[in-house]
Amino acid sequence: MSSNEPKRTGRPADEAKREAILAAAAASFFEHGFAASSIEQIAADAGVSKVTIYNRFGDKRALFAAAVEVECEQIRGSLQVPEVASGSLRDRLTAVGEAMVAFTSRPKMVQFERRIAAETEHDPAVGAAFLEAGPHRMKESFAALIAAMHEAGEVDVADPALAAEQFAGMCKGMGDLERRFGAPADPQRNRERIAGAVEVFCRAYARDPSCETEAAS
Amino acid sequence: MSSNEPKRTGRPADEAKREAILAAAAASFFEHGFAASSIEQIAADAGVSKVTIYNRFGDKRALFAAAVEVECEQIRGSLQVPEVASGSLRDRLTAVGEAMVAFTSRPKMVQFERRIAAETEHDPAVGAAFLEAGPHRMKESFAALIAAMHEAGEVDVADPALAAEQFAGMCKGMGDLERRFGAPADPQRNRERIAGAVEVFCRAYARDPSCETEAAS
DNA sequence: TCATTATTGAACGAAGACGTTCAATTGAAC
DNA sequence: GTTCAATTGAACGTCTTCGTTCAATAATGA
Repeated sequence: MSSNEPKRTGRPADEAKREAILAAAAASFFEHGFAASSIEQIAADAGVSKVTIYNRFGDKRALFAAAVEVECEQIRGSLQVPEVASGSLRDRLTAVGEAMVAFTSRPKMVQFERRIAAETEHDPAVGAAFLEAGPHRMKESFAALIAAMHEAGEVDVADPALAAEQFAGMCKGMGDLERRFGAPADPQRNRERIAGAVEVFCRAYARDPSCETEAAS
Repeated sequence: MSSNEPKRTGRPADEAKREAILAAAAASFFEHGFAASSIEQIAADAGVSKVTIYNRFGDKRALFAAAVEVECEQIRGSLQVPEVASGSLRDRLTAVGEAMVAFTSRPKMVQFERRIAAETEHDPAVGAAFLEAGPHRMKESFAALIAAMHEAGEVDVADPALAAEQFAGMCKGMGDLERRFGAPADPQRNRERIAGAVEVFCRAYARDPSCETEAAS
């Protein structure tokens, strides 16, 4: 195994430069798009020679793929359904809804999704990687949480995955779409959407009509 | 008013060419994106000289804007919440849900939305125009329909616009997002999503618990 | 010191794109 | 037939981009 013992001779590769390149590439690709980004500009922004980029990444598309991979890795790291074990069913659902909306509506995420969607046309693997890193993981986490609520007898849900989609869909409402197309966010409306989603979800699925069951600590 | 009487001398502009240009432009812009499309290629596809394009549209961005406008016009024309006046509440909601999902999930629409979202970053007016032509109109139509159901005493909805978003959000679920990122459509799951949305909506809002009220013809 | 690898700056070639110019041609209206 | 605008084909200028090449230099291990 030479993998854990590189033992390479000569000048070592500067890892800081690699990160600077990826940061500059992400900034340019996700702000201007793939075609409208130039390697030379990225090199300048990263304070690095163009040749270094070609030596390390080989290709413009490969650099793009690497930048996407870094971003997906960050998403995998920062994504999590809040572990609210206390409070009423309403409180816990509200916390989850707020976390989801906050997570997906950050400008960085909106921008990233726009570009990934656009590139998916040309390279479906990019879209698939993002789906797996983000939405699918989030959905599975939330579905598991709903399944646990079902096991605990708080709700009566036959299809947790579907219920997760329903709740998430109601929380996002059209806010998601509006942000994607540049309309300003409306925090007040977002709160109403989350409250409405909790209300509808409880009416449809809660075993206790008052929806005030406390979680088993 | 010389507007209704052009009375222009000389060779008249060939309207068929204008349409051919816009069709070729739309095909290229929405498939390859703005930056990756070339005027020369569009001219070739349209069977038209490059100079003709510049004479009639002036600019690459202006050509893009014109293509977007044509597409928005088509959307305005073809968008409508089905006027199902008969059948049970369940039947009518199901019809609306199916129509919405069918409308928004056509590959053409998915492709168009991807590009508009990407260009919104550079030109917010493009996104605003699309929002107004499509989603906002659809939401208003559907909200009006729900308000009418409320007036008729079939449902008890305090905020028809919010309820419209909730129903639409549940119908789309994650199918919307999955298509945007290239995952294949799953008709079976789509049907389940619509049926689930109807079920939850009825439990949360219907006055008649059986949800079988017939529409007033 | 020497070998080896990373990095740089500059330059190059080929390609493509935007937008313009111009003479020549086409087509409708009078 | 004449007139006038639309259209064309080709060429041009300028710019940008990708990706490569090459000699020079920096940083490490031996």
